[in-house]
Amino acid sequence: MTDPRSRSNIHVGVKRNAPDLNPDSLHHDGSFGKYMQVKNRKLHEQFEEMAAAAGGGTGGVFAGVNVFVNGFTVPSQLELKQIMAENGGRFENYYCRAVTHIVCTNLPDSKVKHHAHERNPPPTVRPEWVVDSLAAGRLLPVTDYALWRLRDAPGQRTLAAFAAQPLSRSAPDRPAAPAHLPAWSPAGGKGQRDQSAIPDPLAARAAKDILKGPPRSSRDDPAFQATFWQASRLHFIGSWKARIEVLAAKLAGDAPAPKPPGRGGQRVIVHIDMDCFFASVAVLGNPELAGKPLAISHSASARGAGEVSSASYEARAFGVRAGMFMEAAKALCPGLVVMPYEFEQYEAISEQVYRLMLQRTSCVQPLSCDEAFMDVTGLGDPEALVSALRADIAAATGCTASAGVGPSLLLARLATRRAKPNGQLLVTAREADALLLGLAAGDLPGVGPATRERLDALGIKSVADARARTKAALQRELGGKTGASLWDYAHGRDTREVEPSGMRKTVGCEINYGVRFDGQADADRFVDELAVQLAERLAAAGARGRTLTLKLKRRKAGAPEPRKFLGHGICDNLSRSVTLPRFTDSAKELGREGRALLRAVGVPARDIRGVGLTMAKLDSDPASGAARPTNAKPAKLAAPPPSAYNPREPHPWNDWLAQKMAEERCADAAAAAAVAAAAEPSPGAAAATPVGRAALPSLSEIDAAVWAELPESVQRDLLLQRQLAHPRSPARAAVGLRRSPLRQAGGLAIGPGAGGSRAGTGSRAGVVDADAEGRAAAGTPILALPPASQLEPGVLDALPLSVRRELERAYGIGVGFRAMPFKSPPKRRRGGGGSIGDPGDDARERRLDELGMAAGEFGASLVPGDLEGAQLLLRRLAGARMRWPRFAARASAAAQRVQAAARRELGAPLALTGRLD
DNA sequence: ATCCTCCCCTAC
DNA sequence: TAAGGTAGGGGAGGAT
Ligand SMILES: Nc1ccn([C@H]2C[C@H](O)[C@@H](COP(=O)(O)OP(=O)(O)OP(=O)(O)O)O2)c(=O)n1
Ligand SMILES: [Mg+2]
Ligand SMILES: [Mg+2]
Repeated sequence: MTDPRSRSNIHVGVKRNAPDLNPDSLHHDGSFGKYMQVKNRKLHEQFEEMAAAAGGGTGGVFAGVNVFVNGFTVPSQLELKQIMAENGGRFENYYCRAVTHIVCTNLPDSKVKHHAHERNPPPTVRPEWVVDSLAAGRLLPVTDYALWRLRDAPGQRTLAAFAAQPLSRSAPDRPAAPAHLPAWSPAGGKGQRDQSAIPDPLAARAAKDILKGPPRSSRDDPAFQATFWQASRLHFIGSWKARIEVLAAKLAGDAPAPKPPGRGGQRVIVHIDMDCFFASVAVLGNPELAGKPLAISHSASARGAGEVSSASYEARAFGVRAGMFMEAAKALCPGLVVMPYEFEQYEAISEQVYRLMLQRTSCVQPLSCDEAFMDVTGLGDPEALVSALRADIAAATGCTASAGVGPSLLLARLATRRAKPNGQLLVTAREADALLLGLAAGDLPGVGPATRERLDALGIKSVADARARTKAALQRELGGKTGASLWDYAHGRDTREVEPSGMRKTVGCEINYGVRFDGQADADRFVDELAVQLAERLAAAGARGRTLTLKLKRRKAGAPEPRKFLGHGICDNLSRSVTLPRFTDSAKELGREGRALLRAVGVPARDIRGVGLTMAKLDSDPASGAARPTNAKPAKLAAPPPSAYNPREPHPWNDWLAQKMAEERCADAAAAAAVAAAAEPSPGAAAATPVGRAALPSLSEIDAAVWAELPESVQRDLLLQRQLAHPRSPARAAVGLRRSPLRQAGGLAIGPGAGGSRAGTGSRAGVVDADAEGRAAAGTPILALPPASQLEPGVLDALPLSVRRELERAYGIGVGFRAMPFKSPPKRRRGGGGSIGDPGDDARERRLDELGMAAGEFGASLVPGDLEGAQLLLRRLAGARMRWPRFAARASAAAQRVQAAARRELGAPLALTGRLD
């Protein structure tokens, strides 16, 4: 890919970045290929500095020694590097011919084996060789430090850089494969093979694996950021659009343009998407993998917390999904074959696909590296066109694509989903309803996990359910735009058109993995390096900007070490921005401002788990020039740390989290929680009853009826318990179904800080003896209503319609329909209280009513600060579901509302899972 | 009214 | 061990 600027302004763009030493230079040449070379140079320079600083000349113990450290070692890779630097040796970050010794502890490492087959492989030694040699003051014989595994027969795990861990048990569905070998290994199920039998691409990839060391944090890897971006799939797909748009613009010229729609004004839209793209590419170089359950991931361990990027359809049959932790995937599918990423291939194949699409029509809207919309109106029989295009793609790339054709983007996209894999489907306007009415609400575009839960709580599970609501109702629940588009989509209405994506509005970069700082200086350096990267990307985009935003992830107080190694774990998200007086793309300036923002946010460096810099108000938008600069002296002080964070003021939250940590280690914790929920509904009991039961029942004791009513996601959690991760969408990592009283950025879930901030409806609910609607059996939990006169003005307006309706009925207030168009209901004034500047201060109040209702309806009061109360409430709701079928729906909805908020805040439902992130 | 900031959500 | 990015849409509430 060429520099994006070259399209319109070759000279400016290229000149601005003199020699390109940035490992992220893929943004310039579109290739990951040069990456290693550049990075290696960078690392070499750093090593030289280290050596110089150490004063180690060439005359030390290790003169003439050039080590490559492979895998985990003690001493660490960094320490070994330091030893080399101080004692005349050299250190290669990547394996190459110059290496004289491979240092390796991890026995089964295939990378080493691979090199045992070179003509003159360098000796492989255990790290003790370095230590002992240093102590002895001379180089000791390497034979005393050999790795026994090198004597193993060749041909095993040659590709197993990502599958080096033997499976603890053999895959039941693949009995032929030896248990200690990955099922897909050349040796697996096929007997031993000679190394030479391994296809070339595989060897190449195995060689590339050598370039990888153990993952290291920002603390101890001088090239951390570069390494991260090189290995990050999300960076790859996230930065793809910026690259592909250049190609789309370049190639658009010589293709037939769609004609204006004929009578009826109906367009013909194609949506096309590669089938399990990354996985398909893996099969290209490994045809024997066709038909096998396959996933792409950095991790192949059955205990791994690496994410599945793409899963073959065979793997999906087992439930394997993108975003899952490998642990979960392997649990679902023990025979899962795991292959590494091949970013260069994705890049190349994607470009081919786009070239082919752009031969068919000039109107292509790129959505991602494997997906696009095309407008083919008036370009002949669309099914024939699509069929030919798919054949082109298959022939040119060896990978299959599926496609949908329809009168709108919506229908084309939905058609693709139904057509997958390797199929195509045309949907007419007439057929739209049949298609739509068979879908879950969550299948509609724009409905992700958070919205799905909100809809679920409203009793809207299907598109049909959504259709039963008025547009105004959906708008009330979801907001004006979201509600409207959901309603439109549910009715098959979609007025969007295929258009080349517009001007870029922001350019940013962020890293939320491996971020660990010892002190402020570390954080400053990290921000500075991000600033360099941002400047690079701004230059590549040919843009400068005025508004710089720093994003931070801050470890939540009391949060345990994340499940994922070097992951960010449970965090608050904070951001702070500044609008500069002038446009800039200067790394120096961005660094300075970034560091200032860092200080302004005031998060202790040790608690930072993620950092991002984003530039907005770009000069490509004429309106950006008019923005007012941030006040020189911002009145706003640094946001004080939330109470949960203040060690002087220990918060129950911490204890609660600590308990959750303990539970996470208890295999049956999740199941136990569910049982606890089912065990003791006791709707009339006082809400304040402490939960405090330590001994928890086991999974087998879960009542079948309760089990059946648990949401599928919870069932899965319970079944898989702590081995399984949720399928993780990026959004899930961040917090927030919506601003909920159960959460706030400050880290308080249900916190004491909330108590004074507002006289919430949550505390007005009580327990009474009869249902307000008179429809419940004796003992039915009901809602104690405050006198209507005590309702704050506007409360009803702020409530979700479903709750509001019930309230209005109870009060005998007529239900009026709002006039269109949608307008946000007026908000109540705040009661005051919470710490000024606390970012969650306002959020805490929003929709408190909703949860208060949920609590009140079922005889609990959700008192701010009472986490146990929330758990009790959940138990009751579960009990209510079981005992009073007519309340099952409402109880379920209420429970999910609580859990939704809890999930946002904790990353896990209350008391229902041992997993915290 | 509209802008601005600080979020949250979604999609790949 | 493992690489949890990126950009846009959108909402809420305060400032102008
Ligand atoms: N959470 C995700 C989603 C996607 N991808 C990557 C891998 C996918 O192969 C590619 C394309 O995404 P798709 O949503 O199109 O998924 P697939 O192409 O893998 O499967 P499908 O056949 O459903 O399109 O993006 C990823 O790394 N992580
Ligand atoms: Mg795809
Ligand atoms: Mg796709």
